[in-house]
Amino acid sequence: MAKMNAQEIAGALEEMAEIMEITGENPFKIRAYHNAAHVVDGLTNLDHLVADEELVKVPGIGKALAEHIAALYKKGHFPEYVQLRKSVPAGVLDMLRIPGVGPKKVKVIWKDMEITSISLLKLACERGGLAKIKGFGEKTAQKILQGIQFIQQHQDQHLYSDALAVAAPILAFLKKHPKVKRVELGGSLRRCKEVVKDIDLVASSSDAKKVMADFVKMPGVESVINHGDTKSSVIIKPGIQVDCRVVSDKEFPYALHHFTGSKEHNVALRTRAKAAGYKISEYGLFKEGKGGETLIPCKDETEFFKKLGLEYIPPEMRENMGEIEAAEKDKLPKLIELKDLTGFFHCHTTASDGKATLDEMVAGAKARGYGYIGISDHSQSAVYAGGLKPAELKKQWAEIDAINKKQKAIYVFKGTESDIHVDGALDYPDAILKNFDFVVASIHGNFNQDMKTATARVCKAISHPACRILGHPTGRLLLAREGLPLDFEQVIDCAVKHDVAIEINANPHRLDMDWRHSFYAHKKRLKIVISPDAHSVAGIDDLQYGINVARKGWWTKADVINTWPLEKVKAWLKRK
DNA sequence: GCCGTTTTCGGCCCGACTGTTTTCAGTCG
Repeated sequence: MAKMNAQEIAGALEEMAEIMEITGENPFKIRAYHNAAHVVDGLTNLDHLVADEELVKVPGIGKALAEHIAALYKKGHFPEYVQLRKSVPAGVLDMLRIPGVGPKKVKVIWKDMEITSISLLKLACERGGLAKIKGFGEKTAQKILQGIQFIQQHQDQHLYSDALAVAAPILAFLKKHPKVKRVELGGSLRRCKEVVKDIDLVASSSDAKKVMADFVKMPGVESVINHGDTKSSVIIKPGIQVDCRVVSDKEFPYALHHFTGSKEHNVALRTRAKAAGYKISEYGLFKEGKGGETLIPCKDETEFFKKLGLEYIPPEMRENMGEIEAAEKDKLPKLIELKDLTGFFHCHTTASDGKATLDEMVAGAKARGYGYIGISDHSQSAVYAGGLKPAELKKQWAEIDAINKKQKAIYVFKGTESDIHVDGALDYPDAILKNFDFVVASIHGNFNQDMKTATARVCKAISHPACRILGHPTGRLLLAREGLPLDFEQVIDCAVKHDVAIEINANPHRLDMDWRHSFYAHKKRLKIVISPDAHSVAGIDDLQYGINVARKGWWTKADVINTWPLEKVKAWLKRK
């Protein structure tokens, strides 16, 4: 095995935790591994932590895990990991992905029935063998069959934008339900994660049973997984699980907070509350006293946080990335909002691969109240996307000059989205590059580079004097393509040095730069832009998705160039 | 496994739903 990056190490630790669950290790040790996997997944400076032997300083990582992580980083394996993987067949581990099947059931299926793959398990369910085993029954066998069908038919992850589109009509259905008082999205969708596993809803009602009965029968329900008096789960076309929880209206703020998560945020908040003599559950915030516990009434989440001595923490920030500590000290940043944007840069027209003309894009931006728009069609090497040859550029520049002359309501910047060649060079000669108002440099190919080569390539592009924005830095496509492996600390350092902004690409398939890199970026005072990468007028509205992840990365208005007034933007583009 | 403002030992968040039981374990979030 070769050396691993942070995400691969997180996967290995998660795998170890799962194996230990099946073999029946100490549950707290298993939790430590799960927790470490989550922590490592969020680390953006693993190289330095390993090199400086500072892993033990990371909360949740102690001496043992620090050694394991360093070993995985350096050579991709260590004895306990190899041993554990040998102890459980891969097919057995796969069974954990089946909804309703956990480690205890897997152990019985494997040890007592000697079944070692999902396909063999399916056979055993169909032939009735599984239902005869102690602790299992006919209903369990049917449920497992359904679960296997589900994971074989659907990906178990969905783009945020896709999940939101499914959630919106369900939310509307519950909002107009006569027995529903309050209802909100919860879970990772409310926290604006870039990909989500399911849709969570929290509602309040005096007749939960009736709400649940109508919920499992609403339009679009493909199958019902659970149907209880206060909690139900269904599968909605095209294969997204929707969980709904109903509580009394008095309990709503606590339940909403609980089901918004993240799990890590909740655990941290509860642990903190417990130390101060409180208890938190989805039913309330309680003060523990000698006469038992007393409920502390809260009318909404703001009051709930206030009673805990905290500022209101926006859902996007609830990832246990330091938000509780910041809220304690009244140091939470004022997060950016869509209305803060004064204009935007990265978008395309029919001159390259856009669906709308230059005039239509400008009109679309104007109609949405923006004061400027930066046109950046693809550059000449991007043959796949109709990249512009120098002669075509001259034509577009003349058109833009005409628009700017004719009206003053919106200013149009002349730009390009220049491919970054495999060696880091930009795509036009310097004599042409210097005539643009701005250059967005982006990766569109040659993704199979190692981190060192890729980082050097991107840094070279950033260092070009014409480059003002690094577009979608890794080129990833969520749930579809990994993207370039980059050392983001180096890339951010380089961008700061050359006063280049890094883009948060708002296209829901990209959302690149990833919000997890923001924390290092803040330390270095990096500037960013939030760009729609619009290929149509409607694509401009993707900006909201970019705002969502920018909020997850704690970005404020001041850090984002396209919140600035036009004159200040013009000056920055001219390096004044 | 990790962690520490009564701690280096003894804790580690909390509750609903399901199915197979006959009082509860397993799973999920």
